[in-house]
Amino acid sequence: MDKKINIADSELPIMKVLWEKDNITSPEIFDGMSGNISTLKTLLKRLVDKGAVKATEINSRSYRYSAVVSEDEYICSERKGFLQKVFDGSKEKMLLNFVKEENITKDDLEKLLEMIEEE
Amino acid sequence: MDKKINIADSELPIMKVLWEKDNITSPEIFDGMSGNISTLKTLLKRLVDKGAVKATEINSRSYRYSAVVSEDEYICSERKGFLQKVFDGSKEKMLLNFVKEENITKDDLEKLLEMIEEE
DNA sequence: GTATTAAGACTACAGCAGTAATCTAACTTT
DNA sequence: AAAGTTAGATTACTGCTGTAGTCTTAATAC
Repeated sequence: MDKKINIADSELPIMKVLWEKDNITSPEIFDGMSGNISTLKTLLKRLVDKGAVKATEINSRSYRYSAVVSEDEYICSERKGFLQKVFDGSKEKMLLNFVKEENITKDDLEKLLEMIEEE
Repeated sequence: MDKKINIADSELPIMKVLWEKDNITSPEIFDGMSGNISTLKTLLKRLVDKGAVKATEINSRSYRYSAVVSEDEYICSERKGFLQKVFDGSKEKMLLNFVKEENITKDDLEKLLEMIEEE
């Protein structure tokens, strides 16, 4: 039953890097990222420990890392959680709120309609 | 600068009750709620302590409680956080994902368009 | 071959969240 | 008045999160 893997907020930036580019070393992950290097190492280790990231040994001293949890899985899980928590699971409530509060225009929605048509 | 009040997930059910009906006593809040009563008391107290709920003394032994943080404020804050965290702040990404994954139909969107028109 | 670098492991620690038991004192019931 | 009830306060404890320092050891540089 694929026990739920939770990705903490602070771990997310690392996942985002791995969703962009897979099978890379830790220096490659951290390169360009902000934050304390030791902290980043801890977060990467935690992701590996909880199974969100796979570490493949290169040599006795280093690994290549890959995302196990995909971006889609993550987004799906977050979306469902958010929908349930904030809007009691009502898609309609949610959509209405977004459209109202995030200033989504008629045009935006029409563009969206077109995109739907195309499938 | 109105320091951010964070409402934890477990505290949310209590807020939801208070958003429905304000200025009520704790037994009125807890009545109908599930969960251990002692836990609920703790959560209510934490909400008061952090200023999300106001307690007005009735007598030396009890209070009436009211939401200080409104549902709109809460939803707004959660929505912004979610949008930023999961979709890097892109409304378009988010909308597209919702429409695709939550099976939102052409009809739903058209209904939404109508609602927007009416304002 | 010795010194340096650095990837990963280990340790640490405070704060928050979830959960809940116990204590205290005031109000209510008999 | 004594006993029971109970709102709220206090205490507790675990796990997760955010953050980061230190240790170990293999690879590398000189």
